[in-house]
Amino acid sequence: MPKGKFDELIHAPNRLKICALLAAVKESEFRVIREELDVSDSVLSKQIKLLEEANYVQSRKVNVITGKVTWLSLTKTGRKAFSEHINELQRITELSKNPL
Amino acid sequence: MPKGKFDELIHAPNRLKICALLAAVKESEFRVIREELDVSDSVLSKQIKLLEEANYVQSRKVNVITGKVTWLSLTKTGRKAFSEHINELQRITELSKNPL
DNA sequence: CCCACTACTTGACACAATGGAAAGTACTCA
DNA sequence: TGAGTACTTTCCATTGTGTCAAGTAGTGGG
Repeated sequence: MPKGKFDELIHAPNRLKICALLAAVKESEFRVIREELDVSDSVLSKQIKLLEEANYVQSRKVNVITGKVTWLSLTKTGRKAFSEHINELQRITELSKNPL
Repeated sequence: MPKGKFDELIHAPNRLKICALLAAVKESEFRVIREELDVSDSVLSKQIKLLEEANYVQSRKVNVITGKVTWLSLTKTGRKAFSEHINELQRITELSKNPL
């Protein structure tokens, strides 16, 4: 049975989606995540900031023709926390697949 | 691929746990759920009320020697909503199991 | 060089959600 | 009648989340 810890920071809908998207890839653009979640710049920016402060996400700015864009990725810590959180969700919900 | 809808009412940590516990059984006592979640009476009572107002949970009072106790269960609607929510969680998070 | 534009970031503010503490309700038993 | 059980509701403080507007930093055009 994999270890799992319910992580409230990750659990909030938007942050869960951010982490899930980032967990699937090495890194992704701010703009792409924002479009996937369909939220405003400021909402995404603030949620990312919280994840960065927890050292779950890291960002790097890349110069492009139009200015610069932000690439986001999960840190090793973030990947582990996300993994443990979904293990915990699994554990909580799998009860319902084996009803008495 | 099972249908799934992200349900914010169910997603909140305590309500997700309540639904998961109830999904595993036909019905359960208020007191048992409260001990499982380790929350106060008032917190559980309020969360149950929200789930009842959404017609996800139903309750019945049963007379016992010491007074009466409340038995809780998921309604058909609640079971369906919970099932769809965990399908959606599955869908969101399974991406991370098939990295590019 | 200044202005517009892109791509976020931050601050001010409003409002909904959550929780603890304590009072209230309903019922039973001694 | 008074105590105890089992919630329920109210009051209040805190936290979370979102909108909107303004701020910042770098780039390209006139």
